Amino acid sequence: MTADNINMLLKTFNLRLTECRKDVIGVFMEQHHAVSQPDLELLLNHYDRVTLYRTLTTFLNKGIIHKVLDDTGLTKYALCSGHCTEHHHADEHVHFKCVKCENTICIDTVSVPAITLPDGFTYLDASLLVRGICKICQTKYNHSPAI
Amino acid sequence: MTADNINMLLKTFNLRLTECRKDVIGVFMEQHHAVSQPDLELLLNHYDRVTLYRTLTTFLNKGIIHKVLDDTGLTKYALCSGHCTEHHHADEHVHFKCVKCENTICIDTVSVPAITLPDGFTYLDASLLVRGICKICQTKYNHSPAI
DNA sequence: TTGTTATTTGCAACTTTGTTGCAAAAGGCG
DNA sequence: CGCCTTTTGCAACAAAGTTGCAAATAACAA
Repeated sequence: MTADNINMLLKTFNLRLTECRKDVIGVFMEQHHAVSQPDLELLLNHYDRVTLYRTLTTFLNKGIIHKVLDDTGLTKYALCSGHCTEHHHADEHVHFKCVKCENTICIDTVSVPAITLPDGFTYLDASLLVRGICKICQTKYNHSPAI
Repeated sequence: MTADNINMLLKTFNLRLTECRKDVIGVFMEQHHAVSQPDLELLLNHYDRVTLYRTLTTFLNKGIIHKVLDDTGLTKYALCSGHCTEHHHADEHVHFKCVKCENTICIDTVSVPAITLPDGFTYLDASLLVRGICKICQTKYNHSPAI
């Protein structure tokens, strides 16, 4: 059952089981694309904006979610795959933004290639955003060729 | 002379030679890191905020500048290297954000590696942000080891 | 040089995104 | 249940970005 998973997850990270946190985790689990604070605000409109921001910040610090850079500059978040710790995000996977549906998803199967920086630069981490057309939109487009 | 270069550039893109545009291009040429609208506002404080936003939008549409994704979510911009057209940005180089000085620079010598997406996904373009410590900060840090 | 016209700028007002302080509410635990 | 700490909601604010419109100005031609 999903509710149990959510409670487990919060317990693991030493977080109190509040309605808001459970609902936010729920949204991340249901949604298969990255979610922004404004997205959350629409989906969970009975919570205060500030509470949602703080919930996101808490989850981010604990390593439950990670930031997903978007070409709009809007900060989005997605669940970490499990290898992240409180201090370091270990999953450097590719993020994909569909230019049709505008959803951004994590592509866990494709990792960020190693980058060789010029001399004098130290590498810490990387974030790769690929833009294109996602599987779902591709299919839709192919099935209705006429405009 | 730089002023001539700027005028040339604007002429090339069929843009009117206004003070604001010339100044904004000037900032991009002097500054060696990506610039945000708030940055411009500080440097060119005699222009209206709105004018600066519109100038950036114009340059972006023409392909004179390109967006630089930043981990803060703040939209930054940098001059295109010359291969960009009005409809497609051809320079897919790496962007580097220094966690010390917080500047983001274009690393033209390192290009974004080819990414193989899962079946059903179409690739359009990519944006790679590497975080770390830049050459300048690295040097500073090494020369003053004691805290 | 001056007049005409389309473009650009500045102003005002507004929307959205994100932050901070504080008192009330709620979770965890004996 | 009752205590204590954490979390929430509210209010107020700060910063980022947008839109409409009238005044200013660049381009160009007479």
